[in-house]
Amino acid sequence: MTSFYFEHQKIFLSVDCIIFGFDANKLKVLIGKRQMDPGRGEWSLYGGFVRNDESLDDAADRTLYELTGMRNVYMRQVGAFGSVDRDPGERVVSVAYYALINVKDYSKKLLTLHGVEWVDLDELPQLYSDHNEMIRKARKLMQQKIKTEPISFQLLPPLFTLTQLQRLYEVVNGEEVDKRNFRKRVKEMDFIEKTELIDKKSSRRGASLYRFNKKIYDKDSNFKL
Amino acid sequence: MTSFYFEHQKIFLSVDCIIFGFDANKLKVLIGKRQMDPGRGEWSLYGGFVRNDESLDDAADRTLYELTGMRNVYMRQVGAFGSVDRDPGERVVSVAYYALINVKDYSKKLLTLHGVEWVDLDELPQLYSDHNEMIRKARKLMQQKIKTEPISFQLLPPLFTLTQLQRLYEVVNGEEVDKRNFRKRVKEMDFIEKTELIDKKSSRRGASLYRFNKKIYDKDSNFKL
DNA sequence: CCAAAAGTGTTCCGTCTACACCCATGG
DNA sequence: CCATGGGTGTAGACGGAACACTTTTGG
Repeated sequence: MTSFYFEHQKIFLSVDCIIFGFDANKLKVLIGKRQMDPGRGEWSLYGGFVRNDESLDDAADRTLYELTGMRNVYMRQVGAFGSVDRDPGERVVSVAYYALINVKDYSKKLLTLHGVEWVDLDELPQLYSDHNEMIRKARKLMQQKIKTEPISFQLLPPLFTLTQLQRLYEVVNGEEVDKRNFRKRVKEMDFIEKTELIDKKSSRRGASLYRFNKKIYDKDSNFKL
Repeated sequence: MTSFYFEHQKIFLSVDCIIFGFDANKLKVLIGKRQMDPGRGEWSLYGGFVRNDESLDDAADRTLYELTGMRNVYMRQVGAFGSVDRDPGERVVSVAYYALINVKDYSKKLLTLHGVEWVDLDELPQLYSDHNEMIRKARKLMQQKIKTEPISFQLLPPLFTLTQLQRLYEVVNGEEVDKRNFRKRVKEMDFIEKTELIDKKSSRRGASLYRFNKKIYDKDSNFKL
């Protein structure tokens, strides 16, 4: 049975994680300087090799966990990147994943521990290998998704103000949004619930805090922002 | 330098081709019965292993060429499929690609030569491994793309009638379209050119043949159908 | 002469967009 | 008392959807 495979070649397989965050009204991505060869010192995504006994999705989850200590994070595959020379050392095909996390959940200790930092998506340096391309593609996919699926809440704290939500959409889509029209649309989605709580940090007057109610969403899933 | 890689495992990598065609007002896909183990006799996509000296895209192009003899075909990556047990023989990660071809360009000899046939997308049998899932995902991607990019013409002959084009959109989107509204939209896209030629096969009266003009499209690329 | 597909405009309705002012509070 | 962000409604424009009849011609 294995004779069918025998004549073929095996290849190194890795995963790379594009970890998006939203902070100070900017979209950010976690990158660090490579601490190993090849490419030591270059800016790079965080990644890891795929093991023989784990699926690609599991490898991505494990890699994200190593870096962030988080589980059950929203992650989606971006695609496989397979130029012959993409890795300067060996032939390595890499499958990219993007993850959405709430920056506040990421401890500063981990930043220094792994030598990574949040960098503004619009001010990215040149990255190792094809990582810039991976990020571009991930961003495009995320932009599409965020219009019709409630993934924005993954980037926000559990309780958020409508202005925060609006700013998020503004930076993702790269254009300003009319406040009244935006709130009108939000009001039609019952799964974006107003709570009794008020956020006093963002303004003198205070802003109502909202939350995403998944139970309601699962019954009536039409989302459009 | 290679010590960094040494401890990691290499994995078999394959590509699988989802070849879409449009015929008799139906969307079709090319599948065949496997002529090798594992899975001999099961319905399957056509695929092949990735070589160490070719990119993923090149491997997909080569595999498609083996099957169809065609080059420069519209192909896009669907994604990487990497469950541990997806291949019953060995650990194999596969990258799926979808291709759009004009059924008329595919000779009947090749069908029998490779033991493949055109099967209606809505009447697919159970396929080998995760191939049904690959096709589902490919179809979804293609559905999205065809709304905003002029890929429909890859599925049609160089000269086509507006009714053909409309039927194609109807089967892709799974719903009927109003003829007058459809033609109004077509008329606004200058790169869908009316020719002097008339197709007499499809009707007594005869229908004007149109063609896609890429040069004009490249200057003014807004497509919406 | 009739069946079968080609071809052609207008009206209506709902959705999206533009737009400006008052409120509450901390300092 | 004023600067700052929070919060609210309406009218007009635009684009999409609905809709029916005439034409041509092979058999």
